[in-house]
Amino acid sequence: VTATSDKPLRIGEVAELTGTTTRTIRYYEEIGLLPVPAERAQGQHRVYTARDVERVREILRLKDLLGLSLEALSKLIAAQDARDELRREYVATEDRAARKRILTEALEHIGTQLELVRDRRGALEELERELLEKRTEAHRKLATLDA
Amino acid sequence: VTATSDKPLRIGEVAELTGTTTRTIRYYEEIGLLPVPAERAQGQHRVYTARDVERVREILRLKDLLGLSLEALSKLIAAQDARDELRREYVATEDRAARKRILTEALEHIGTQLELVRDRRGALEELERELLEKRTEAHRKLATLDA
DNA sequence: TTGCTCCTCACGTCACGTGAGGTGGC
DNA sequence: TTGCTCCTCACGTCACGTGAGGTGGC
Repeated sequence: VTATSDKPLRIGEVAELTGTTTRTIRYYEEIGLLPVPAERAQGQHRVYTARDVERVREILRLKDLLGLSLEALSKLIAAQDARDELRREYVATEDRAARKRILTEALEHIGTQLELVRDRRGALEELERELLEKRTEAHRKLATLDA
Repeated sequence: VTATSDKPLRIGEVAELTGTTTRTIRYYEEIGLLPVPAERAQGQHRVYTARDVERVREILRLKDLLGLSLEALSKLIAAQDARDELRREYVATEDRAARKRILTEALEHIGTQLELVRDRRGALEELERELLEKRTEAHRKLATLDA
């Protein structure tokens, strides 16, 4: 899916690839969740790359699956961007201590997300158990009626 | 948790027990998601029962975990209420065929919900796998730095 | 050149949040 | 009787939906 060569995309294509609308993408740009795409004069078309598509996908996914507000997502993504920036700088300098610090920070961040995911999964599993119990009960009653 | 004897509750208590706000409860009543509680003259306090608390809990849970809109939830709950109503009528008549029909309908309904829950759980598990992969990768890099 | 997609307002909607001013009931 | 919770408007907000009227680019 990511295999698209990095040809420039238009907003409608990005919307289709991510399963959302052009309005949503413009809105995310408006509130700073998505970078303003390249330079363009007022009224000209926005141009996106495969990286942007990945970003939109991630935003929609975390919002949908974890139920995060866009404000919460902004913070989460800002932290991620900050780490990416640091990584580019420090990895370039081959500084071993800096690398360790960055990796440790990344681990913390991943841990936070994992916790959110697991809490949700637990709640869903609980709901599933209850539904399965109801189903078993209904089957049992049906069997009783047939006997 | 359900063990509360069925003493009448006020809206603030219901809000606290369900982890939401009084505004939300009044809104659900306004759009028909919750029954208008008992007779009361204009301006008088609303009175709730333990059953209402359970209903609010279920609404919030399905909305949160499955990401359903209140309109979608209305339909789902309306169907459930219709079945409950049928059950009361037909079970009273001891009609065997009617009972079977009701149970079969209930099973269908449970099946629909189970499908929603499983789709979501699958998506969450996929996200969890990706995070675990990232974490493993970070740990590997840290180990390389320490060597 | 013609279509189609894109552009920018700007108002509408869903699911509530947040007061303002007033009354109910332990 | 005094507090506290509740009541009803009613406007605000978040995350977009939905046109209206106009322009960009294959």
